[in-house]
Amino acid sequence: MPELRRITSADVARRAGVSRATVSYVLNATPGQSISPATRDRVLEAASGLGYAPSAAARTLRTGRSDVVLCLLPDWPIGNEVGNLLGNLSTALAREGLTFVAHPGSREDRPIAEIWKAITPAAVLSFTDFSDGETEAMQAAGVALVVALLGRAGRHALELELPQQLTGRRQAEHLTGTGHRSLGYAYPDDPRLRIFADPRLAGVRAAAGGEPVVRTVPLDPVAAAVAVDRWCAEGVTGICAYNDEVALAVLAGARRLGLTAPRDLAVIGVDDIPAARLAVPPLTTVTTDQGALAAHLATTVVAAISGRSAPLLSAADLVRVVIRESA
Amino acid sequence: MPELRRITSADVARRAGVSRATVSYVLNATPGQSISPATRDRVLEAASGLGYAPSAAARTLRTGRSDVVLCLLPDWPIGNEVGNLLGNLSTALAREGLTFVAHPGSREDRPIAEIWKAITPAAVLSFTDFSDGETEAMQAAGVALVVALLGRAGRHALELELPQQLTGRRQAEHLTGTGHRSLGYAYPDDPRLRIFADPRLAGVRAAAGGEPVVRTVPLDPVAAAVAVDRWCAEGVTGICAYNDEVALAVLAGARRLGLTAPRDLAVIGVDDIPAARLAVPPLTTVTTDQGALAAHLATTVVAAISGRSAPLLSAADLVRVVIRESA
DNA sequence: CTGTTAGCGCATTCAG
DNA sequence: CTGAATGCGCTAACAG
Repeated sequence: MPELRRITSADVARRAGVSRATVSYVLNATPGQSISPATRDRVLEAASGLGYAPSAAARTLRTGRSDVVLCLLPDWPIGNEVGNLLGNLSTALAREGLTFVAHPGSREDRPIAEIWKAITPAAVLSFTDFSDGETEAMQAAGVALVVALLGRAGRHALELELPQQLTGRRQAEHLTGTGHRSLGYAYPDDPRLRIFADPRLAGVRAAAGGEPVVRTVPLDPVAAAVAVDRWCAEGVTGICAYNDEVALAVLAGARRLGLTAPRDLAVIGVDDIPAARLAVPPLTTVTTDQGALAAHLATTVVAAISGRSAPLLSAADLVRVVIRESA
Repeated sequence: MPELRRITSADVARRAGVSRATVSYVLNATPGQSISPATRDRVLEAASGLGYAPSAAARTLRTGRSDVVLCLLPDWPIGNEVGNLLGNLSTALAREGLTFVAHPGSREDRPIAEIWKAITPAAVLSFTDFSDGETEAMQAAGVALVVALLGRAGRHALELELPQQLTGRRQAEHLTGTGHRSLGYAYPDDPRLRIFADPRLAGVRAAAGGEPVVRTVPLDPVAAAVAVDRWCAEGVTGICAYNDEVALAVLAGARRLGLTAPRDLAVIGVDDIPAARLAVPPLTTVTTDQGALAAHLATTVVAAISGRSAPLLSAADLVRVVIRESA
């Protein structure tokens, strides 16, 4: 078992027969420094030969900024879509030399400050809002950018708000486009989902002819059946569900009542989870191009870190309806 | 806009009228140092008054170790269950003063070294295996613990291998317990899921009377129907599915053939996703106690970081069958 | 041009 | 309870 010691830039310098400064200049390709190709190669070779890995801690300490982008996850269960978004975001940021990490778990477990203090990120993304104090503290500590994706609007551009609204619009448009005049909205049971549900519902409101009949639908066939029963009694013929799971619940509820979609009740979900196409009947739903969304988010982060202004999101093509049989 | 400067321990020391060393001793409650309560209070008060947050980078640089636990996520879509596990893990580690972060995205985007170099974690968890070189490099860089959760066995204790096998066992046991003699295994379409699927299948093999008939089942009703058709022709009456989604596909395939579960074909899934109870018929499935599993993983990490030996996982109660109607 | 010296950033910790 | 050294990389100022 070899004695494992950390390899530092001093080791590389020694091996290459140069100073540590030179090593730094070569490895960072510092502009405005002219180093002879021969020296350069020697340094490069020494570095890779030794397997040199600069200490992120030292670099962060010195520059006051790491290349890590931290995403604070909400404490509700993250589904496929969010997972997908995170993966795409990670890929997109990697292309910019940034390391993406996500912190799951509620803010109650660990005060949010503990987390960014431990990471010293270049940017922090959050689905929910920060308090003013939190934002200030982070910026004081050198965090370049703080972005809230959803929540009450403030000085932040709520980057995810628009796509969510658009999602609702598309649902309502599809239903009204297929002749449904009286819509219902199947709201999720879990209060933590409000920050997603509210903008979606707002989108439905904006696109629907009249005010949709909102009803909370638990992920349970029996409970869902009573919601469906009432909707039908009120003459509602089309349901926009918060997501595919809620849509599946609506479908299950309808089935219990002997109703079939889309004839007795049209249902449209959100997300296009795998179970959607396997449902009875296959679920019509709305999907978001997570890759494009992630690319935009990445651009926003990079722009802000380097002081440039971020481009606007062109949301139009981001969201589209997947037509199957339920609506 | 106030000029925001980072508050350092020197600021606290100045305000409290003591040296930086004293500040450090007080704030870290360093054992073997006797500091008078009066001084202690002055330091504490100064620190909170100024909103002092120790620089993680400096601390990491000095101690050579951060309090961050990094989890490398696989590049396949992470579902609810993994998300759940991560959340629980985060909570469990937070109780130990450790910060949990996850890095999504494939290793191709960013060489794995880039990632831990940017974080300097105390421990690294991964679902897949590391190469020997990677492990060595990490340990050389001061990473205390490297754990692979699944993959080819080596010097690591593959912590997740056992629960996965147990999952398969429970599926097979339930089916044989309800009179099924000839079992099929519905293998996932996505090759990236092998590391999960193989231990589960091994569990089924171990618990089933004979060798199950393995068939790949895509998440598509038509394709699933042909698989089901062949199973039935071979006299298979019970299907263990890789997970609930695959089980849903089997159910959809059976429905296309005019077969109904569980009479013509019993199906059991894994995960108990929300869609499972909403399926037609409601899906019998196997769940893992993610909280308990996360607690064990957290204990393992903490033990290893502090040099103690980790307890063995008592997996018996971890996995249980949720009986509904499909099997 | 090419490369070096020196000091900084911040918390920890040993010897006083 | 304090002074001073330490961990590692960056970079302005400077010498050959």
